Amino acid sequence: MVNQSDVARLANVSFITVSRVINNKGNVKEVTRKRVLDAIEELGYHPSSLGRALNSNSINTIGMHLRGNLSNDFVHSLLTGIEAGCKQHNYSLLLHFGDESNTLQPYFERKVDGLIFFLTELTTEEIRLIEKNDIPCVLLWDQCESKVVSCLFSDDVKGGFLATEHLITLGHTRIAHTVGPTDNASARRRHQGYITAMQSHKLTVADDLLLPVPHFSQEAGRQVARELLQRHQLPSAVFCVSDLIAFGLMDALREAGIRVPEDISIIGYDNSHTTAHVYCPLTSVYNPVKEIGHAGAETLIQHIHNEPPTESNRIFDVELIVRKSTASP
Amino acid sequence: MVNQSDVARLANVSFITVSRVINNKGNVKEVTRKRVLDAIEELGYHPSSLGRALNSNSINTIGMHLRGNLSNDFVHSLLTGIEAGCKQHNYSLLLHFGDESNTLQPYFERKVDGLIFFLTELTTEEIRLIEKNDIPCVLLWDQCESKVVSCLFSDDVKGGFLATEHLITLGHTRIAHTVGPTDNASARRRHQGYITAMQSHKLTVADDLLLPVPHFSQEAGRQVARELLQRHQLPSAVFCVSDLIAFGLMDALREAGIRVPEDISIIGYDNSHTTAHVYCPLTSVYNPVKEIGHAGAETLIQHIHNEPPTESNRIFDVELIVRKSTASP
DNA sequence: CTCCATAATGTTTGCGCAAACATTATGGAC
DNA sequence: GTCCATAATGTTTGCGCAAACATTATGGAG
Repeated sequence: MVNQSDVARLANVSFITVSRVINNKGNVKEVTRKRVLDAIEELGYHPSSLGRALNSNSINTIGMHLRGNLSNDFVHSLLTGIEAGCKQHNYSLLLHFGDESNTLQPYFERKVDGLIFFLTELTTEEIRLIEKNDIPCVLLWDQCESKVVSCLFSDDVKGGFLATEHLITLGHTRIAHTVGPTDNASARRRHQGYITAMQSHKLTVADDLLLPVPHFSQEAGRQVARELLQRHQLPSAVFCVSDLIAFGLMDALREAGIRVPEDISIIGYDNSHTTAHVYCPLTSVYNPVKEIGHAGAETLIQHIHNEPPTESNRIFDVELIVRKSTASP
Repeated sequence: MVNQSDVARLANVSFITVSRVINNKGNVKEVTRKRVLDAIEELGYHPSSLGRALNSNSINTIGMHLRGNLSNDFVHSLLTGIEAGCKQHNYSLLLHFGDESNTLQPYFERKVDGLIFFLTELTTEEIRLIEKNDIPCVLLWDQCESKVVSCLFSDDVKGGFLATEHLITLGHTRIAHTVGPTDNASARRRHQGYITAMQSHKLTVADDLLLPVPHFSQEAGRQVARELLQRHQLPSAVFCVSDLIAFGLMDALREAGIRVPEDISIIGYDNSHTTAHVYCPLTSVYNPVKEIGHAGAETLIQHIHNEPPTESNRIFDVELIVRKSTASP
């Protein structure tokens, strides 16, 4: 492995001069600088962030943990945003997958500067470790009581409210809601928004309007459709907790000869990339996923640089995007 | 930051004894070991892989570069496989995104032990750097002339052949093919399989049977449908270069009142998770994506351990999965 | 009770880098 | 030419760890 000393030898200087050239610190004569740069080029030298990290106690790397399924627009947008934030500040991402808990070990060993989690609750054990090791941490799309963890999420309550109110304004009264995965905080907040909207318009939420879904997937949406099709009366509208579920539902209903939006209105959530490119363009709630990813990375890096952010919870605004899948009953 | 010496002080031993306990090397009296372990627990000590790496010249980390869109089953399966291989050998993944070239710098700086690329061609500059730095590297789903890079991919030629022959056997003669992104090696190989099958059955491949697609997406499939619907005669079958394209095509054709498989047969590629869960379950070619991811990680780690794999190119078998979207014309 | 093999523990060293401090050039004022 | 401020470069040190080597216990054979 080529190190500073090898470069120094070739350039006929001391290794600290090489260090100065690389970090642009201190004074180096132009001709010396050039000699050093040439030597670096010739040897293909790359400064080792390991040695540097040993000094500075920072390796410019953020640990990220992924759980669950990645194969949807949501995760793609989120990762894109996070990566953009990291790149801006020259940070790298150290990635692990897996649903087991107690997975913080590799991050601590590699001395990452911070941790970023999303779509997951932190176990109390994890929180304990994070606090004990005093490592900056942000959590996206969930909440957590610990003061050391910053939480960023969008205003799902408002989103659920807007979606439901939109349907009410169109004249719907029998509005169903796919009640999302129970372990998902966003889903719970959307549900709350739905309830609030219904109640504020004096609409009763009968039990048969609440359709449980186990996860955010097309299959779950199709399952809901099968369930609905067995009834003698359909709701006139369904507020789906995610676009994927709406797609599955819409698809399965169409097979059964039920038209959207003529027979039933459907509204999704996330405004994912494909909403506009399907049979019936889906009314949805815009969820600033990429922005939250970006802001999450930036917040974390602020933490790392000891600039504690002003607020520990940051809520991002959402917006209703009306397309073709909703109409008056 | 807590280090070995802190633990040693608390346990009233020398720090090398701590090292021995951690690495299970050499002899340590049971009572001493316990004292050390207690001290580790009490201080929340995590051995730093940085210091270790400085010695051993290995940080147990693999660099991975992602380009393009992640939001499909393919990438999910691949990542799952790669992560599984890494976890087995206690390696971590250092991740970067982005389509720019010349992005190897952060990997070299962080002294990753190896590199893994997929769905991308390596530029000659990248190959030069990889060879110069003598860093183990595997490439998934593409090929590269460099001897230092191992390539793993599935037998796309066979896949294209099987798909096309299946349609021919059903009695189709006017079989179209969506000619995949031109910069994608798999797509080129599938195209070749298609051509071979057509020719070996003495079927001519008219120009209007080749439908270019810019990328693997549902929109691209819908675009193909729009193009086809303007013609006075449809092909009797389409071999799509990916499931996503098949989904988009099928969806758009259905809107236009064209039935699958009665009016037109459609076959996809990848056998992605959703193939079985759509309106018309899609005949597809099983692509051992997860397996290749896993094998890729394992091959790379073999390289790293200086056990050069026997072959530099490894080709994985594929399989035709017949469902409902194909039938006799 | 001595001896000594081996178990148990300790000391020194160097990995690549940069901070802190130390030294040597350079060139302008007089 | 002399002086000296400052530019330019060099030396020492320590970050956390483990290999290599060094030392000190321990306990069983005789």
